[in-house]
Amino acid sequence: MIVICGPTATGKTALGVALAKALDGEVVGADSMQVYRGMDIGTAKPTPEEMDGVPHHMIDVADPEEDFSVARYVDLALPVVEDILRRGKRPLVVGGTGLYIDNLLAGRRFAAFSGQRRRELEARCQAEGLAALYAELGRVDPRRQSELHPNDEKRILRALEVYYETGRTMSDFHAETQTRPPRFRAARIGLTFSRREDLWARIDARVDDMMARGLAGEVRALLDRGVPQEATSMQAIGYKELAAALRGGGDLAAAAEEVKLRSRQYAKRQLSWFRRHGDTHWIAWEKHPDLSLGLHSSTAFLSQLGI
RNA sequence: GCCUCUGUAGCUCAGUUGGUAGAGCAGCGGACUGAAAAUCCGCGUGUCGUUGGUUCAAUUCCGACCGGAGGCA
Repeated sequence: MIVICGPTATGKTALGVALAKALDGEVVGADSMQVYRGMDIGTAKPTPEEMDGVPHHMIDVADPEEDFSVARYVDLALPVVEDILRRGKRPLVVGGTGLYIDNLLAGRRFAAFSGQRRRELEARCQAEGLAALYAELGRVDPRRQSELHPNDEKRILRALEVYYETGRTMSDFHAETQTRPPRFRAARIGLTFSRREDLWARIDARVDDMMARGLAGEVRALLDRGVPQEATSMQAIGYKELAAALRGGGDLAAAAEEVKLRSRQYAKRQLSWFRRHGDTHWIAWEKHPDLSLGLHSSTAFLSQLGI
């Protein structure tokens, strides 16, 4: 398998298509927002022209009012990858959501749960305060508690949820999955820019382009069909800012500037995630302008990566 | 031309009754096992406009100059 990762706006889509053609492969998206139908412009979802005949999977697999998650991603993507391999093709995992990529490669499955418990814990957090639940986690799963900061509400609630839902601690599950070898082996390619300012310029230009292509209209359509503000899909950068502006009669140009800012911060977090994988072959954008255009992928390039 | 206010971090500003300074935002770094485009944690990055003077010591007090804002002519 091949993984193409990297921060937003670095040309992962184009490289994915180019490599898929060179290697008789199929693209498996690893993007937490491109899974939603009707969210095309703001997620920079590949168009049919950009796909250029290469099959793409894990895109448009959920509605924006649904809750999607890593668990569902792996459930759906695992059989897809296995099927591609069975047909003798090469899977290329392309996307910017590190959590999805890592869990797919690990082949990690998640126990089913109701969601009811989570709502109870959230209510208790409101009533009793986070500190009380943090202390409770210390009694139930001290190892996990020691890994979490007292302010990390999401993960504290999640750890408690796992325990009450399954009767086993999260540390237990972690210990188990850590000893298991990864489900797939993959060559990792990371796209980036040498200079941060170049990445920013690229992001800014892309946001301007999204606005010009009607992102506001796309967001309006989601609001009109009643996608709730709290939906996971509406947490997407570009959507939450424009939705707020549209609802409040705010300034769209100012909202677009906010989108640029949030995208830069997001790119930084992505880099922080991907950098920890020491085996990633990083490609600086400015050194491979041909790849950015998706024109070709030379055999020299591939052999350089040991593919 | 004169008068007043003003100049401190990338931005908006606070502050030091004289002992070389700190907030928010931005930025940088890290974490991440069912929201992950989410969430959480850590880190001030500075000729205190310039230049003289007073002083053991000036970003702080005084003068001049430069930039900005307003007012009077």
